[in-house]
Amino acid sequence: MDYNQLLQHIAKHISLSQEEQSYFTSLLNLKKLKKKQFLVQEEDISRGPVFVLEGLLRSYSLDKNGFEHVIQFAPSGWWIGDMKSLISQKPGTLYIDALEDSTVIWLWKSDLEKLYEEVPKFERFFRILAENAIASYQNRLTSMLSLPARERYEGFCGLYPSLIDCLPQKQIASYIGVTPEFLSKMLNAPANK
Amino acid sequence: MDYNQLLQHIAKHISLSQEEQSYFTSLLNLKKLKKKQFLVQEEDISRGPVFVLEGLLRSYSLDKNGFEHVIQFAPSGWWIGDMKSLISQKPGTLYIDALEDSTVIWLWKSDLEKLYEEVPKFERFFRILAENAIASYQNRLTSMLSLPARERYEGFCGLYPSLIDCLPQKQIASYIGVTPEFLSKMLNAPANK
DNA sequence: ATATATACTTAACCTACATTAAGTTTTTGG
DNA sequence: CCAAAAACTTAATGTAGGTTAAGTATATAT
Repeated sequence: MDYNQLLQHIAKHISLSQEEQSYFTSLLNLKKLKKKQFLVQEEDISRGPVFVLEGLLRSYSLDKNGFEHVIQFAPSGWWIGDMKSLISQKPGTLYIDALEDSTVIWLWKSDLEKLYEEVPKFERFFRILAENAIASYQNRLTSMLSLPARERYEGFCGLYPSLIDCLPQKQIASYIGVTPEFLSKMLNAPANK
Repeated sequence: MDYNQLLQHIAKHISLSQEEQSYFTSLLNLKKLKKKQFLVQEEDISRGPVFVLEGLLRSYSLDKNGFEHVIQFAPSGWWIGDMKSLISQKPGTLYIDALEDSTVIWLWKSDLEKLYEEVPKFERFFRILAENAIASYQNRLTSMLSLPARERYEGFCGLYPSLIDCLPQKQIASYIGVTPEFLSKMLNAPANK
C-alpha cells in the first residue's frame, strides 16, 4: 500500500534509514472505513495511534441524554485517538467514526512499543506530535472558557478553513459547543453581531 | 539543591545511570516564587518545562474583559507550561503565577534539546508526560462540552480532592468555567440539585 | 426516480448561568 | 495589631444559548 504520505509526514520531524522505514511499515495496518463506520468496535480496545490517509474521521463523547460532543476532526494527514484508552488499554470514553469514506493506518500498541525499542527516534516523533496536540488543546480550552459562541465559530473557521465546506454544520456546532439550532440562528442573523 | 523529588518522579518512567542523573541535574535551574509572582516575566519566553517542587502554580488566560480563566493547577510534583510558547519560542497567551510561595525547577529549551541528544531516554519520558497531559485535556474538554456546572464541580472534587481545601473558591470557579458568584450560589443552594 | 433519512431553518418559549451591586467575612502585609 | 485588600455571600435583573416543535431542503440508497 501507499504509505508515502505517512512517511513524508514523519520525515518532517525525524529522518529514517531505508531499513527503519521498512521495519516501520511492516508494523502498519490498513483499514478502510465506510462513512459512519466506527474505527474501534466493541472490545477491540488496544489499538494505538491512527493516521488518516484519506477521508475524514472524528472523535466524540456521548452525554447522558445521547447528545454527541465532537472532540476532534481528523482529515487526511492527521492523527486521531482516544488517549486515555490508549494509555490504559481499557475501553475508552470516546467514539471515533468516519464522516466520509476513509482509509486509515494504525498500529497495535504492542507493535508501537516494539517500534520504540527498535527505532528510538520514534519516541521523538511521537513526543513532538503529542506536544503539538497539547498546544492545540490548551488553545481550544482557552477559547471554550473565554469566548462567546460566535468567536469560537470564527476561530474554527480561521483554524480549519478547508473543513468548513466539507463538514455538516451540525458537526461544527458540536465542536464549538452549541446546538445546531443555535448555530443556524447565529449564522443567519441580520448581518453580524 | 534537593532534586530528589524530581528524580524519583522521572524514575517512574525511565531509569537513569548516575552520570545521566548528574548531567540532567546540571541543566536544571531553581527558582523561588512568592505568592502572586509570575513565573515568566516580559520577554523571557524561552523557558522550557517547569516542575513544581513545592507550592502551587496555575496557568490561565485573560479574556478581553480582563477576566482570568484557569487552564491548569500545578501543586508539588506536577509540571506546568504554555506549550504553544514552548514550541514556537514566541510569547505565549498563557500566564503562569504562584498561588502560594513556591519552588520550581525549570530548563531552558536549548538545554532540553541538548538533553535529548545526550540522553535520548528523556524523549521517552517527555513523550509519556505529554500523552498523559493529552488524556487529561481530552477529559476536561469532554466535561466542558457535556456536563452542567454542578457535575463539572463534582468531577473536579473527585479528581483533585487535595486541592479543594487549599484553593480559593474563585479559582475553582474559574477552572470549571463559571463565575465565583454562581459557584457560591450553587454550593449554598438548599441541600442539592 | 422515488422514498426515506438526514441536514438545515425558523420561531416561541425556557433556563443555566452572567452581571451588577451591596454587604460580610477572611486574609494579608506592614 | 490594625488597615486594606481579597474572598465569599446574597439578591435582583439580564442574556446567551437551550429546548421543543414544525416545516423545508438536501442527500442517500434502492
